[in-house]
Amino acid sequence: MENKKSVTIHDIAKELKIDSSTVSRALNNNPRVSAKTKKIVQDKAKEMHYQPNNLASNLRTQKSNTIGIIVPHITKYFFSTAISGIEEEAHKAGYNVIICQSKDSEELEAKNINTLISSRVDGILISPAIKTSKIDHIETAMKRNVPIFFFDRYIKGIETTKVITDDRTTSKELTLHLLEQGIQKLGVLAGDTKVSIYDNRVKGIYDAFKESGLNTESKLILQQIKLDVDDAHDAINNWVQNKVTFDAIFAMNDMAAIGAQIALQENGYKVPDDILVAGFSNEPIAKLVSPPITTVHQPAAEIGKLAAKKIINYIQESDTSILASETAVLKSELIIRASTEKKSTT
Amino acid sequence: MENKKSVTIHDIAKELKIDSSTVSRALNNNPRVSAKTKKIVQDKAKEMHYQPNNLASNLRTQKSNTIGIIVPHITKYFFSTAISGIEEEAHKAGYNVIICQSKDSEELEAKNINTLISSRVDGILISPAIKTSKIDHIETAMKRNVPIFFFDRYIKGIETTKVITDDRTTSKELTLHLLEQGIQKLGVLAGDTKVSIYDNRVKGIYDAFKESGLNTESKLILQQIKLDVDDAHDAINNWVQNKVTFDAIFAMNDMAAIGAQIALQENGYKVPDDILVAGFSNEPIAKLVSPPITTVHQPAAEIGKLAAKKIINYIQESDTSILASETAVLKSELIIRASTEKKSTT
DNA sequence: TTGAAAGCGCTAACAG
DNA sequence: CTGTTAGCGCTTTCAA
Repeated sequence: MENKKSVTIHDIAKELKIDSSTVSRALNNNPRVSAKTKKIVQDKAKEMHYQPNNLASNLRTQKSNTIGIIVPHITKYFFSTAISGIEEEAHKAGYNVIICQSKDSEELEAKNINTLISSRVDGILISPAIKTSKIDHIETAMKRNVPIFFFDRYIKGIETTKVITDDRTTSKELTLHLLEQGIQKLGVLAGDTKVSIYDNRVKGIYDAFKESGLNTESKLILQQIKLDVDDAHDAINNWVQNKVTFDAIFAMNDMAAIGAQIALQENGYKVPDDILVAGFSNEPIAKLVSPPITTVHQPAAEIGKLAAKKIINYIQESDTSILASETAVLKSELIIRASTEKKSTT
Repeated sequence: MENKKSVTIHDIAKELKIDSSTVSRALNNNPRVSAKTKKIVQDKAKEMHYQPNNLASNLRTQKSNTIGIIVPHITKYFFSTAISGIEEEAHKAGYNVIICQSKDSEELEAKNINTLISSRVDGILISPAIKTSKIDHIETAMKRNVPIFFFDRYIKGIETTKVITDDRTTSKELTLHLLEQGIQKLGVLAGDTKVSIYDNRVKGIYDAFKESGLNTESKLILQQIKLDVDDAHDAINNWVQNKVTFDAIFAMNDMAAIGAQIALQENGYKVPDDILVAGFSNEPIAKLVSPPITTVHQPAAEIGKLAAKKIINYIQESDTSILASETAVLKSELIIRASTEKKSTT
């Protein structure tokens, strides 16, 4: 193991008895170098197993060719899929990605942003933490001229580019679908409405009720929970024990919908015959449980790709352009499955 | 937006009329600087919103404080959980992580390694692609003195540290459990046995048969498939159509197990009464389908954490130590659920 | 088309 | 305890 030092452009310049700047130009395909020397240099580089030192060139050029990603939880299918999309697009454009988890904590999120700034990322794509109420850390980044774009979730009142889905519309569609099945009372397991996406989904529900001329007072019961299997399970058990009546559940993500469905089945209810169940996000699991659960497909990979494209575009043209604040809305899609189709309706 | 240039240690040195090297030392808590100036400098730094430029210090110190991760698919629950573990441990130690997906492709994997080397990561944690048969790209990294450790999957014949689970043992346990239920013929949906983990799981099955004195010729049927829901579904349908007999399925991951279970149910078989079904990996979904599926819990987060700890340790002490090649084996755990417990047995 | 020289922001000898 | 100085590997004027 004696390859202590890695080979630099100076090493290959020395070998070729030319200047390192020429080597640099040749390697970067600069037109101001003859095709001949270009070839010689490139061959030599390969022969010597030259591997450019990004650290150095990044320092020199003041750009890291890296974009930072901050998500609440990398293990959630939606986010890992979105990240996958970002990564693909970034690599295509010659960018690396650094990924951070906020664990839905404001402090961690602020810390992550500082780390990313220190690493001199060229831009940040963030889906903010639930608890994010302060926005200082985000504005810090913007003040430093590192662009920070939102994807999926966003914070109201911050002027920047967002890539989101039309949750509100599709939530309304889903609610209308449930109402059309002739339900009497809808139980909603909602997420924290301080988070943009849950807020929009709730608004979509109200839109549907309004459009149908129905009274939300008597026909709707809504509870905010932590949207996971266990909490949804508990919430439903509570409702059942307290004799709360309802004949449909709209849970704002699929894991909660599954938890709800299992709780209902444990309590002897049949889905969909007695009670309908719907979720949101179209996790792979939603179609594998029994009955398969009606949900909303969100184009996670596309969101990631588009967000990546937008920020890379912005980075590469930012010398001239004004700070663009733009909202791209991707369509999500209602997927109706057995959990919301009463047999009588079939 | 006029904060064009970010503040450097020279800026704060100028303000304080001291030398930038003193500032550097103060910021790094170097003992060779008085507590007084340390405080002055740190206050000033905060006041000026100084944010260190890692690019520069990394170039200078020849370390990036970054570790690279390569996994086949970031969207698989096992890997995203492992990554989450790596990330946590890395951040704790002041390291960033750069994540790459190989998409199970050898070319992409090689490319990823080059990218990571160019980014001068201090070390690489990899779970290699299925198709990886050539090992040049991995040896390239090692030759360059960037440590590259395996986690979960590994490539035989490469001497380096691995963090893996005792798949073989637990696979044997699982098989014994199935045999104890009095089954006549076990159908195995295996992954590509060129991949270490699947190879080990198959070996565990044979271990169990041997220990039970059973004949694998007549009591075992094994097919290699792509381990996902659809392929497993198809495979089972094929077996059923071709009148292959079996009364238990051992699929080498949970998604395949679920696909198999659904196919069986569609064909009118009852699980577990007619046929037992078991999976592997303990994805969250496995306990949510009906019946819940027996599986093997692998400590993904712990694998990630341990791998991170080991490589960071190695990086920080590598000046003195010889290349250590060590294999850490974490225990996985058999989780028995309804899908393999015949009612008569209960 | 090529070379010389300066410098990105930071750290680390070495002096004092 | 603090300052001086040099240099990490690369890019980029400016001159030739």
